Amino acid sequence: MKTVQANPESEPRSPLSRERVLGAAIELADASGIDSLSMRKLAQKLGVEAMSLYHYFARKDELLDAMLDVVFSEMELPSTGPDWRSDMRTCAISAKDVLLRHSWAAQLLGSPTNSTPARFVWMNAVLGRLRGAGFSRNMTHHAYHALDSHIEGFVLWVLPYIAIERERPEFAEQFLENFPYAELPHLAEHIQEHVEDAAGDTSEFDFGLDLILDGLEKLRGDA
Amino acid sequence: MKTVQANPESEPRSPLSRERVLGAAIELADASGIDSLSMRKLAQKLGVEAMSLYHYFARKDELLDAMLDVVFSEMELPSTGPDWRSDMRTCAISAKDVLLRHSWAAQLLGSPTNSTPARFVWMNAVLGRLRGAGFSRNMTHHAYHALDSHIEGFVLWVLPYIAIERERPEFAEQFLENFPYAELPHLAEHIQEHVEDAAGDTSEFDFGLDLILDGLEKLRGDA
DNA sequence: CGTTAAGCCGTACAGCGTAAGGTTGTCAAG
DNA sequence: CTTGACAACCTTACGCTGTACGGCTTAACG
Repeated sequence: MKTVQANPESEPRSPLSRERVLGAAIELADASGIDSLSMRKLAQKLGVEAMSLYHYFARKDELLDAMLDVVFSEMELPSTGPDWRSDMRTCAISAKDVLLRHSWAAQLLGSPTNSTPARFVWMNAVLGRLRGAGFSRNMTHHAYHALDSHIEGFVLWVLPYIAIERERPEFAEQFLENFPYAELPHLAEHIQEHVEDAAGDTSEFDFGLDLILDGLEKLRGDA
Repeated sequence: MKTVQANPESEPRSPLSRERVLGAAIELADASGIDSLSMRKLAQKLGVEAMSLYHYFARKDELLDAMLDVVFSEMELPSTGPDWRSDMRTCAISAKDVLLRHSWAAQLLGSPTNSTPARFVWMNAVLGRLRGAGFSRNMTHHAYHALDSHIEGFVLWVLPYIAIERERPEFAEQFLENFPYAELPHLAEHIQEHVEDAAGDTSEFDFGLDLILDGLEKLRGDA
């Protein structure tokens, strides 16, 4: 029995760890979507059996929670420059970009989760920046939700379109061919605007964001 | 063999239909969440075997699409009164309420879907109301997305809290007991605001909605 | 009466999360 | 040097999922 080398012929297979499992899970989800992330596939990617993963995460939910936490930790915290508006704008755009980068994250947002410390840190920083800008306790509360809803809502809206474009690129033209322009003229116009947009354009996000920020600034001035 | 009565002793078991399947699926999802909606359970609820459902829906996705379509068909279309702002406000609140009533719908929004005619009708009506209010083509486009993002984002945010409250009512107090108030003071303040809210309060939704509508009205006046 | 089709079901298969217990390799204490 | 504990990993198995495929029962119609 050779004892020194455990697996002389196979690739080294560095030992597992919470971090390695987590990283592989995120890679897999980024590449193939959250529905393709099964414990068995994840284990295979790591050169290991499915049940081995349960040494690091008691349940799959726990893994998903941890994945979501990584996502939130990637979001920029608002800086504390002279202009609260521009600080929040940068922060919100960063959050949106992170959620688009990890397109599975928004789906996880909809199901109850227990532990996402990085999200708490992010929320705390955002709330603190608003308070620091002079918003009252109550106004900060509402401002936060207006911004948060806009971010999550935009991402949730745009994701299906990104997914379809990626998975079935031929779908768009088929859709446009069969579209009942006469019955839904305003929707047709709306879709036309999107067709004219460059891919990856997020002017819709920026517009709504500025609308909210302008409104908040006005309320701040009135108080 | 008795032939006249197929099932003399069991309950009548009226024949299946697309509508009956769809209705039962929505009932089941409303009551137990979308994760509990399996073809087998649904069939059982209808007094039938799982494979029988495939006579009416080729794949489960198709059933889910149809369910989502029902949800959208329940949303009020904007009326065309003298005040576009109040028309849109009522419409947005209705959409939010429908999505909260069918709490599984928001999760379906995040995955690519093919056919939701009722959604198209709703979108067309909203866009038409905005155009009718005097918004330009481009402004209508952006206004729509600002409103839509707010609706979907709010619902996506609030759903996990509703779910946790329903499934594990004891969670809230445990959470508050262990909360690191010192490390996250602003978040603590924010949570406190929520605790003071009455259950089912949606002032956060209304605030953001009015912020957006006010901003849009101002832009409309400027043009 | 024979044919056809609609509606429904039984069986089967691959894949899922994960409970329970078994097998190693490593290392410290006796 | 032995022994026992422990961490890391694996094997097996169970009940669940969506659904492909083919068969059955019944009603309608020529």
